Amino acid sequence: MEGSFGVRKGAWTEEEDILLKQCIQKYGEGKWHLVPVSAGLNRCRKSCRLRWLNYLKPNIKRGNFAADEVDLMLRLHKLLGNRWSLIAGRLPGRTANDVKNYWNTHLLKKGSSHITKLKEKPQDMVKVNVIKPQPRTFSKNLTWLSGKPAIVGSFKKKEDIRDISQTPMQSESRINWWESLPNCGELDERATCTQCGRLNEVPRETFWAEGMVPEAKVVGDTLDEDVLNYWGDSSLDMDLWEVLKAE
DNA sequence: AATCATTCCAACCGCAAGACG
DNA sequence: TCGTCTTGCGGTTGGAATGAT
Repeated sequence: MEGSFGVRKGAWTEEEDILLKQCIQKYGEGKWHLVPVSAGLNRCRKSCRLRWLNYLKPNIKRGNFAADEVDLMLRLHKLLGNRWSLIAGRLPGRTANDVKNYWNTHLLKKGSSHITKLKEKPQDMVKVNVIKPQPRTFSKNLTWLSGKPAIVGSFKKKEDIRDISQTPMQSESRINWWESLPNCGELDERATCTQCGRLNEVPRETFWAEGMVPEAKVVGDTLDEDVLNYWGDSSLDMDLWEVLKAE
């Protein structure tokens, strides 16, 4: 199982997984070119990255896709095509590889009739409550309520402070989304990881999962350095909004 | 029980894009 | 501007597990 340069290939062993986990926990994600050496692994960096992203990373959801996940996948694929990473970004806990595999094995091969059938909403499915993503920026200022994050002055209905943990959502897919923040160590009130000091952006997909979309927190009346470019590819999100709104 | 077919998913490969000097 | 390096993505493959005969 060795490549042309003596780099190991194929299935990962438990020992390799442990070494990779320890390395990521110590140095964080990124800098994949340094990972094989740092971890003491005889693997190429791509293999390390893939193993982490698709298998070892915390919060990866295992098991079958729920009906609402499949439904959302279908609608997103209708909009985005085979842009698996974007689709996976809105399915919390699912990787692009998971989505791609599921699509190719369960949906694509079973033909359009199966897809049509899946598109019909089960009666017990909870409709996702999506708010139109008007603004394109999101403040890094988070306020913490009872150990849970809240967003200050950020929602369409003008609540000054909204406790996101109270957002109603599907019982099956309910997650404490703040627990899956990047570098999810203890977060201080500015959403900065107290372990590594890195600013934590709130992943946009958590809001889609919650059925909530944050509006901008504008500092003063202008967008200054205190405001993160949250929505990034805004045209994409507006397109997505149109699709979801049509449901 | 043995063999063959199918399913499923982890992993690999090649390419494109971005970062950087 | 160009070349190199690194990362991330989508397509594809390999093989273990499972099912059918």
